[in-house]
Amino acid sequence: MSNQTGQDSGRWCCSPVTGEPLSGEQAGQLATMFKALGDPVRLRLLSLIAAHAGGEACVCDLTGAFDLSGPTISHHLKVLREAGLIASERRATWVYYWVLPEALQQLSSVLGPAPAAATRG
Amino acid sequence: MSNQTGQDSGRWCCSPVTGEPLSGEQAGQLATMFKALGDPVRLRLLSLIAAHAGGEACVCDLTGAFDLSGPTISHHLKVLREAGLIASERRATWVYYWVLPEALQQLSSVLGPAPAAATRG
DNA sequence: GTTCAAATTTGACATATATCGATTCCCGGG
DNA sequence: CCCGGGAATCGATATATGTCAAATTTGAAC
Repeated sequence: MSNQTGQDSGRWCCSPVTGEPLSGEQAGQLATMFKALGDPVRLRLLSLIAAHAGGEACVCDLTGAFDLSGPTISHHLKVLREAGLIASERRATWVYYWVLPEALQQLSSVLGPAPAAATRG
Repeated sequence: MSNQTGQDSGRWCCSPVTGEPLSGEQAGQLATMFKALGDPVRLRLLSLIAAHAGGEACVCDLTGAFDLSGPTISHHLKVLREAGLIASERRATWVYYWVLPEALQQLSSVLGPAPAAATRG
C-alpha cells in the first residue's frame, strides 16, 4: 500500500521484510527469485557469470566448472533466467549470459535495512 | 528450542556474488538459506515475525494469516529455523519466534555491492 | 547442401518438498 | 492427578525438482 508498485515492474524500494508484512503477491514474486537462488549450482553459476571478465560468460565457460551434464547446466540457467536474475543472448555459435543487477538489488533491499555498504577491507 | 542446527561459524562478510566466484561450500551454505526463503509462505512468515510488535511473534499470531494447517505452519517455521534465519523459545503455553538479523544481512551482502541506501554517493 | 559443434528441449526417473490428518509432547489449571 | 489447549512430530500422498541420455535446434565452415 504505501508503495506504488504500479508499473514499475516490481521494485518496492522501501519495504524490507523487517518493516511491514509482505503481501501475498509480493511474496510470490520474491519467492520465485529466492527459490532460483536456493540451489548451490545456480548460486555458483550466478557467481561465475557475475565474476567473469566483461560481466558475461559463455555457457562453454560454465559447464567445465561442474560435474554435471550440459542439459543440466542449461536447465539451471533457464531457471535463473525465468526468475529474472540473468539474461542471455546468442552470438554465432555461443550463448552468453549476464546478471541483471536490479534483480539482485531488489532482493538485497528486501532482506534488510540496507547493510550500509560493505566497506570491504 | 532456541537451537540452531550447527551452522553459522562462517561469515564471509565482504564477498558479494558479483565479486568473485563462490566456493562450493559457501554456495551450499547460502543455498540452504535462500531455499528457505524460496517459498511464499515462509517469506510471509519471516515478514510477519519481523514486523510484529516487539520483533517476535507467537505461533498463534501466525497461523491465522494463512489458509494452512497448524502442522504445515510448524513445518515452515522449522525450515526457517534450521536455515538459521529465525530462532524460537517456548514461554509457558506459547512458542515465540524472532528473526536473526545477521543471517539476513549476510544474504543481503552476498547479493550485491550493498545498496547502502543513499550513502552511495 | 552436408557436416560439425554448441546449446536447448524432450522424456524419463529418483528424490525432495508441501500439505494434511492423526498422534504425541508440553505446560498450566482444576 | 487428570484434563485441555497450543505446538511439534509422524505417516501418508500428491506434486515439484534435479539429473541424465537421446533427440532437436542453431549457426558456421566446408
